[in-house]
Formats: sequence, structure tokens, C-alpha cells
Amino acid sequence: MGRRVTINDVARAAGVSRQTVSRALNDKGEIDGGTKQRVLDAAKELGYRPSRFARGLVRQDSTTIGLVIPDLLNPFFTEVAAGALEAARARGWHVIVYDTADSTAEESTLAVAVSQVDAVVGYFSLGESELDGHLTGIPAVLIGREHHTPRFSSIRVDGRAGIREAVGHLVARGHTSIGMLDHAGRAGPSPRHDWFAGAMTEHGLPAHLVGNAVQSVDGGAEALHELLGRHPGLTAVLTYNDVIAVGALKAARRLGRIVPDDLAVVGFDGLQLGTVVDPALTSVALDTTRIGALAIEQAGRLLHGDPLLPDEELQVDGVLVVRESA
Amino acid sequence: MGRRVTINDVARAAGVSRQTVSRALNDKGEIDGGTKQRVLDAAKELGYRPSRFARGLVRQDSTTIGLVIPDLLNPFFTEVAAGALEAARARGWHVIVYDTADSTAEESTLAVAVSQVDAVVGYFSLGESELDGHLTGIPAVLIGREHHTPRFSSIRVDGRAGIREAVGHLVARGHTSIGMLDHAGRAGPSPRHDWFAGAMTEHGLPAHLVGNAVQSVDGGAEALHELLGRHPGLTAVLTYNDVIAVGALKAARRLGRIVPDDLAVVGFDGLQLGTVVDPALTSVALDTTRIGALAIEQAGRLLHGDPLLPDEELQVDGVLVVRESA
DNA sequence: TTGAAAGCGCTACCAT
DNA sequence: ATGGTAGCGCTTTCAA
Repeated sequence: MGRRVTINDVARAAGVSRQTVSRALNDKGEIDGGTKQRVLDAAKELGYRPSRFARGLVRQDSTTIGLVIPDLLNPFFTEVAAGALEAARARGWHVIVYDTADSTAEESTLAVAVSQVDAVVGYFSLGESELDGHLTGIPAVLIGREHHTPRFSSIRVDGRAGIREAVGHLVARGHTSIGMLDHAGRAGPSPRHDWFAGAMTEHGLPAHLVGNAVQSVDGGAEALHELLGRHPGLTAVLTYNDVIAVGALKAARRLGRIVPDDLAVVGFDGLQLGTVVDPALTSVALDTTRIGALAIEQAGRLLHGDPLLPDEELQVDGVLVVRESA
Repeated sequence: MGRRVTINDVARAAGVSRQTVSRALNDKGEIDGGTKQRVLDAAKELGYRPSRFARGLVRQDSTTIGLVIPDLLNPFFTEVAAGALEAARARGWHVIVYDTADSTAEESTLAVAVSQVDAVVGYFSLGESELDGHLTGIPAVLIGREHHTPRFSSIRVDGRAGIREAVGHLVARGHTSIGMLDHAGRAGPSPRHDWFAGAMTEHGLPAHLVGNAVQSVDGGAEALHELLGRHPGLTAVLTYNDVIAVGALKAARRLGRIVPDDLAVVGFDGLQLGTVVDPALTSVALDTTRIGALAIEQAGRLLHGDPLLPDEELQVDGVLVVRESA
């Protein structure tokens, strides 16, 4: 491809200096109408486009945030991403989205990302020291995960109260045999499981009816199948998230169990998706838009050295939303 | 916020020239191990981060594509976006995502986008001349829309054969009273409607049983309600897309119509979403991943002046996927 | 109204 | 192995 057209080429073509071209292009005053038109014509003629690098170098504005998510097709991350995009748009910032797909790509993705963004927010599976290594000092906001180094900032998700609500709701409806479809990460049971266990214990109920699901609709279906195989007496089940819950709904249907009569299902996340399925999903809902927005806001503060959002405000709490499945 | 730390500051702190700093940072050889470490330490100490603008200015690599979509939360666009992200990732390119939300934002979004990307792909509602005005010569790929100016490139969606298949499928199952839930844009009936009408005519069937739906689940539900009110005899309905179809499924259920027995529903797009609902959605499926990938590929060719993909390859055809709803 | 000069922060190239 | 010089393409003083 041919050498790029620079402001000098335009200047030469229009017979003016390059400062004058700059004036014409940026709508500064102090320029003769005719000259301006001549310059604009020349620019168009040559197909001139200002270099964003050169421009960015001198006008030190323009903020770009890297949003790292494991899977855009997972509706939870889609919602968070939408929230982040909206918050960024309101500020005139740009968001580069990186889908790490399988987590093996995370390291190389980060390496690429770091070169083009001012700050990074999102979901990472790497440990903090590895992260720190790849991030070369860029401000970073971790979502849904505690940080232990002052190096990072994070948005916490607290589902304790919401899950307690959910268990209370089920108990009030007479359920005593309540299970959970957890999503076991590398570190064993999830916090959501712990919240579940805590709530169950409060009610004097056993919390050992637990299955593990892969994070997908099919994963949820399979897991419910398996759990019900082990514990046929189960009448209600909480799930790690809505995607898994939708799978559970599907499996229940195949097994001939009517939801919520034969089996109550409570999801987690409160996604739009839950309103689409039948029966509509009861779920411990998170304000996904707010999660994305908080991450952007905090990244901005980190970036500009503004006072950070205090811990309390960096927390998003789950709230039980009762629909039809429980 | 304080002045930014430059390579010169690091050089001074480490007591070397800035070229040496550059060498250390970029892992070039030709540098003493000790010096390198000293530089790296100084850089870390000062919190130095290279300016992406300065770096981009001199190393003229790094490609950034702007992806413009009307609504990331609409699962169709999510899938296309995921396809585009993946294709870009494979090339080491960056994708800035712009969600135009309400189309009123499109113009300002474009203005912002243009300053930070090398090419733009996606869905635009602006006319070609307005687009051209905002795009300042940037390569652009329009998805799902014909272009009439050589200025643009576009990815076409052809659902003619797929919709013909769908109608054939319905007719073979004995349906004769087949309607459509269209999504009327500003320009009247959609191409999808025309394909529907064409297929119906081929079968000697009337194609006037048409309703209009807003692009949302609720919009689809409402529209089916309305259409069925006008034409209670309807036994099958095609929809503009899957999102509307899911709404139709919901409305049918509320109206006590069993799908597919009392009412067959055929969507368009073939989204993942269709496998989640019950009954699973029969749909004229598009390869959404390919749409996104094609847009990226073509943008790259435009960018580098490579021979463009020929028209035939820029087309994505709908294919009937029979699941449960028809 | 226009132009000359300086400089944004970095890397490439040539010396040393 | 290290430093000097030049220059990427643009905008911003400051003069004229």
C-alpha cells in the first residue's frame, strides 16, 4: 500500500503551509474562507486522513479503556459489557473489547491490549502477580473478584443477602430439600456456594446436595440431570448463574418435572434471558449495567489520579427477583 | 494529575540515554544485562508507561477497527460482534465497539469513532452521503445493507432461499394460512418480507397477513397478539427475526395456543437464543460468526489496498434450521 | 490571515 | 554496548 498522505502533502497541493492546513481541518478561525475551501478540497482530493497517533501525541486527550471478558456470548458478560460501553460513551471514551475466549489466550491478549489502552477493566483468571507483570503499570479494575494487592482495584459482587432471601423464599414455600448447581472454579466451591451453605445452615437445613455445572446451558442441563440422579427427592435448586439455570429448566422439562411445581429453580444474575424462558426465571439479580459502569468510573479515577470510589460503593448486591420458576 | 513520565525521565534516573531505555524496554539485544536491569528498575520505580501515540507514530503497525452496532444487548448483534472480535483477534487487531443505542447517537458516535480507528464496520442507519461526510475517507463496510456508492463495501444477507425453504416446510405440513411479523423500517416492508411474499406467491398463497413488530421480545409478543386479533385463522407465522419470534412464542403461550400444534412459528437469524426457549425455535439461520468475520476481512483489504473479496463471497445465505416450533 | 519554529514521546539508523 | 541525530505527523506558540 502506498505511502500515507500527510498534512505536508495537502499543504503542498493547496500551496499553503501545513499549519494552515491544520487550521482548515480543525475549524479554527483565523483563516480566509477561500483558503480554507482550497485546503479542504485538496485534502479530499488526496484522500488525506490525519494520523490519530500524531494527533494524540500532541493533544493529550482521548481515553481508551480495554474491556477484557471471557466470553461475549455469555449473556452475563454481554450485559456487563453493554453497561461499560454506555458509561464510556457518556464520557466520550473508547472501549476496546477483548474476548479471551478460552483462558489460554488471556496472556497474549493482555500483551496486545496493554499497548493500546490507558486502563484495563474486566474479568481475569491470572493471578495478581502475573497480571501485574503483563499490565506494565496500567490501571486495572478487576470485576467480581477480590484483590489483595493495592496495585488493583475491584468491583465486588455480594450475593449473600440475595441468596438468603432466595432460600427464605423457598423455605416459606415448604421446600426443605434444596440443592445447588455450583460452578466450581480451580479454587473449589464458589462464594455463591458458600452463601448458599450459610443460608441453609441458618434454616437448619443440610447444604450438601450440590452438583457442579460447566458454564453453559448444556452444562446446566447435564448437571441437573446428574444431581437429580443422585438426589431424586430434591424439590428446589439454586444455580450458580442464570445460564446454568436455563439449562436446568430444560433438563427438568425433559425429565418430566414441572417447574415450579415439581422442582423450583432459582438462578443468579437476573439476566434479561430469564424473562424469555418459560417459566420465567426467578433469580438473585445483579445490576449488570451498574457493574460495567462502576468499572469504567473507577478506571477513570485511577487514570486521572482522582479520589477512588470507596469500597462500599464498589459493591453490587444481589436482590431476589421472583418470577415464575420458584 | 501530574505530568506524564516520559522515556527521558527514565533515562535520566537510570543515568543512560533514552535510546538505551528503549532497548531495555523493547527487549532488543545489544544491551548490557546490568544496564538493562537498572533501566527496568528505574522505569518501574517511576511508574513509566510508554505513550501508545508516540510508539504508534513511529512504528506504523497496529490496526484498530471500529465496530458500530445499534444494540449490543440484541443477541443478533452480540453474535456478529463476537464473530468480528474473533476474526480481529486472530489478526492481532483491536476492535473498538460503539453501541449507537438510539440511532440519534449515530452521528456523534461516528465523529468520535473516526478519530480513533483505521476502518469502520457495522450497521448504520444514516444515508450514504451523510455517512461519507462523517467518515472522512475511512474505509467502511456496511453489514446487511446494499451500498450504491463505490465508496463503500458491504456484506449482504440473502434469505430468499431460506425463507422459501421455510414456507415450503410449512406448506408441506399443511399450513395455508401463513402470516408474517415484519419489522418495518423507514423504507416500508423489509427485504425479508419481500422474500416471504415471493415464496408465498410461488405456492399460490396470499401474503397479506402481515403485522409489524418493534425489534424486541415484547414487540414480537404485542405484534402477534395484534395480528392474531385481525386474523384468528392464522396457523403459522414467520418473523423478521428470532427476537421477535421469541416474543411471538410468549404471546402464543399466553393466548393458549400450543406451538407448533396450534401455531407454527419460524424465526430468522438462527440465534443461540432459539435453542434456549421452549419449544426450540425453528429458524432461517444465518452464520453470524461469518458475518462478523467477513466484515473484518474486507475492512482489512480495504485498509491495505489488497484485492477485495468478490461480491459472491460477501454474501451470507439463510438456511432453514428445523427445531421444534414449526 | 499566514508561516516558521518548536516539540509532543518514541524508535531507527548511524556513529562511536 | 551505548549515545547522537533524525524524524514519525501533527498542533501550538510566536512572529510577521
